[in-house]
Amino acid sequence: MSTPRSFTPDERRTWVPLAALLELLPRQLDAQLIRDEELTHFDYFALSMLVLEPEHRLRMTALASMTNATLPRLSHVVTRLEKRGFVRRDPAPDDARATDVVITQEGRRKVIHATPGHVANVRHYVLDALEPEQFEQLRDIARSVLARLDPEGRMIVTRQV
Amino acid sequence: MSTPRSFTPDERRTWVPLAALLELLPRQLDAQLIRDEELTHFDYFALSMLVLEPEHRLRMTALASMTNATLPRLSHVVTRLEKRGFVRRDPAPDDARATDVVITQEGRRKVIHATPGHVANVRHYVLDALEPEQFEQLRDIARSVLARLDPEGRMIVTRQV
DNA sequence: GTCAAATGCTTGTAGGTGCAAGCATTTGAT
DNA sequence: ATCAAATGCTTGCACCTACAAGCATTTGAC
Repeated sequence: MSTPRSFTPDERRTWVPLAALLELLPRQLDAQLIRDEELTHFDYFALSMLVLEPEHRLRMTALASMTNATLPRLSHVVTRLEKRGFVRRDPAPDDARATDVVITQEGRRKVIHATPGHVANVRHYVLDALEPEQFEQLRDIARSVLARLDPEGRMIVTRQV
Repeated sequence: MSTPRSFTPDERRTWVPLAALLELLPRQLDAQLIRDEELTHFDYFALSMLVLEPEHRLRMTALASMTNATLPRLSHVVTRLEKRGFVRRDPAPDDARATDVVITQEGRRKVIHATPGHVANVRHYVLDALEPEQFEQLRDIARSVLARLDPEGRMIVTRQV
């Protein structure tokens, strides 16, 4: 019994709904935040990581890890957020190659303003749809898949959460 | 006890890994297919829907539903696939407004050629990471969320799978 | 101390997606 | 029969992301 070269019906029943989710959920997340706050979900997530830092700052590489982004992508995003006054770049004190991203007062205000709507959106479309036991199930499933997508655990979430 | 305006720690433990998955998994799906076949995952999925049709054809609207795409997006994708000879547009016989997309012989060959690598990729990063009981858990979770994202069930997968 | 390799980041470019606007056809109410 | 509304699709543009290439600094082997 070798593994078939195409999906089995059982695999398909699991994979197709997940693939649908991968299309629809990011779209909904972006749509709400862009409509209400002119932020992409990635923008919001990056800003919220910065807010959670005690010093309100993170090295580019660290922020890229926490947001699961490539460095070029983060660099472009930071450039745009910088132009809007939500963050600024600051040379890292201990390494002349490195750059810290610092969230500004205005950036913090923006996150605080955007949070309730975004959280309500995630609850409405995801969390409230789940039974209590499904929270843990989803967590375990996501973590298992992430462990494969990021075997070295470079993306912080794999380790931390 | 009102619901907090920010995520609770428990919510965060579920949501953050899922959000990470939404970033990393589509990237991996596209990367493999683009590298090996010069197809996006969306291209592949659309072509594979067409292959599964008895007549190898679908109305634009129907294909958009099955692929969870907006119509403009599908239209752009079909234009590109058409230029590469994988599909062609055919006026719908029964409605002069409508267009059928037909997969060509070459398109079918392309899907057949691309399938083993793509399926292996999905197995490696997703399906093989799951325990048997997690298949059903993931299916149920995905379907619950999809039911919210698409309440009218316009996206075929919500109904059919 | 020297220099090749590794690290940290930026920039340019090509390509895909969302939204708004637009056109043609069909439907349905009258 | 008429015509406004709905339907089916396309196009243009603005925006975002991936990848490759490049520059500066640091590390580590010698």
